[in-house]
Amino acid sequence: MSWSGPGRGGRRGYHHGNLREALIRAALDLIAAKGPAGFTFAEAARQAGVSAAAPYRHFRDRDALMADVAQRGFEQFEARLARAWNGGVPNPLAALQRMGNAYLAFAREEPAYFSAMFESGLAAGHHPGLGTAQERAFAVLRNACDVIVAEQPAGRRPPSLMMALHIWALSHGIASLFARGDAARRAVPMDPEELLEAGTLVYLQGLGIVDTPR
Amino acid sequence: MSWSGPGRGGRRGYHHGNLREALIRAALDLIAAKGPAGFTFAEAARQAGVSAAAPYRHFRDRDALMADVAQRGFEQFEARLARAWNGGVPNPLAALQRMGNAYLAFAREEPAYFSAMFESGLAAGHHPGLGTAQERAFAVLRNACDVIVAEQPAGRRPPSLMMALHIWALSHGIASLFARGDAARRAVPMDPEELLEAGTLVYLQGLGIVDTPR
DNA sequence: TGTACATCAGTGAACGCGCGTTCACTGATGTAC
DNA sequence: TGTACATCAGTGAACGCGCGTTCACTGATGTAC
Repeated sequence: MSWSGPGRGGRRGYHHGNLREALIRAALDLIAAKGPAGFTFAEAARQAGVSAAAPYRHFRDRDALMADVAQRGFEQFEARLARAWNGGVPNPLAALQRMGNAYLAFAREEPAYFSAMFESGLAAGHHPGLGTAQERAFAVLRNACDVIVAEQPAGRRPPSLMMALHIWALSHGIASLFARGDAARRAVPMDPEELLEAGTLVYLQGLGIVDTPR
Repeated sequence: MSWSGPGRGGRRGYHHGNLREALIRAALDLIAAKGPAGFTFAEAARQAGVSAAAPYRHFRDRDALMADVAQRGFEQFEARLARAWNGGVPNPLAALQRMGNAYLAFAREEPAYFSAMFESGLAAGHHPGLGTAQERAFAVLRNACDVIVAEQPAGRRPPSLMMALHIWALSHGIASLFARGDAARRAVPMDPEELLEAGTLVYLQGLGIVDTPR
């Protein structure tokens, strides 16, 4: 509740105290409940307990708020991926699989962030901070692939950018089709975590990075 | 223009002639221009040259129209995948790669269908025809994997459902992140078609279905 | 320590707008005889 | 072949509603002196 203002969880009088945060929180609630389209400036204001004109003190318009939400989403996403990677211990391949789980966990636990980030139709080009946050999140995965590739003997190193894009796409496909935390999830007779783990493993076998079982 | 009615491209008088089709077409135009949120019943009617009340003769509400669009999307998607597969000639692996290209081409050329199908927030459960159409499209890919797996020697056949889900997820991830035909596309320094082709190849190598180059 | 003042985050009333939806209606089409 | 009738796809006017946005305003806060 500390997001809603200073002190014990509420307005303190004429000034809200932390309206910017409260609006972002409201946006997340509304997106979670009704999808990215189902959030309006007016209702976010209402939910924050403030007049309809107040949000204009903090955001130029609805899109600016949405972009802010998406940017925060990417920042949290980056943090979760980095925590899962955890410096690549005890070994980079195990850490990579942890990152995959973190990707799916994020999609499942934070559907509102996830759709603001990937399905709100925002063009990163129009929101500089958003583009940066996005790149930083991807860089965590990219770095993991760099580390794994660098461990390989000299003549057998796949291009790590390609590898990172493949793993990103596979993770993202599984997350957005089968692991998302809302009604658009497709049911499949397999656990998404297992599916991603197996897919990553097969892919790494294809690259010769892990041995193919015989 | 034949979608807008019988005869030379327009209203014929009091009766529209083919309003249902015209509304679907208008929905696609609006989704393409402004995303799934940027299409309203009223504007679709206006674009079809008809009063705001007329659509109610054909669709219960906005969602019903959206579901119809998504269903048609899946039907066309299925047809394009099946055409690309083309019975698996000259060989199933080449045909599988063609299907991958078809997936990306669809995302690029039909962004409106694509977002109605995957990003409109429709729950397939509430629209029976939609669920069926979706399954039929996936079945094309599933069948391709069955054929490929069946060609393998008996002890080395991977589970084809898993294989189909992996390829679907990889294709979908690449399509929705890097190949989509709208402003939300992420720029990467690789051609999406090449990226998918390489990814599929590595994956098939991992399964032992194609030889790993040495 | 007290006072005057600048700053700024909020109010609340007002506006135009477009949407969704309903309703009684009417023009066009097809068909039974 | 013509006529009466049923059917149905459209009209257009009306309604309530919520949204986005603006405006002059005012209450609270901080700071210079």
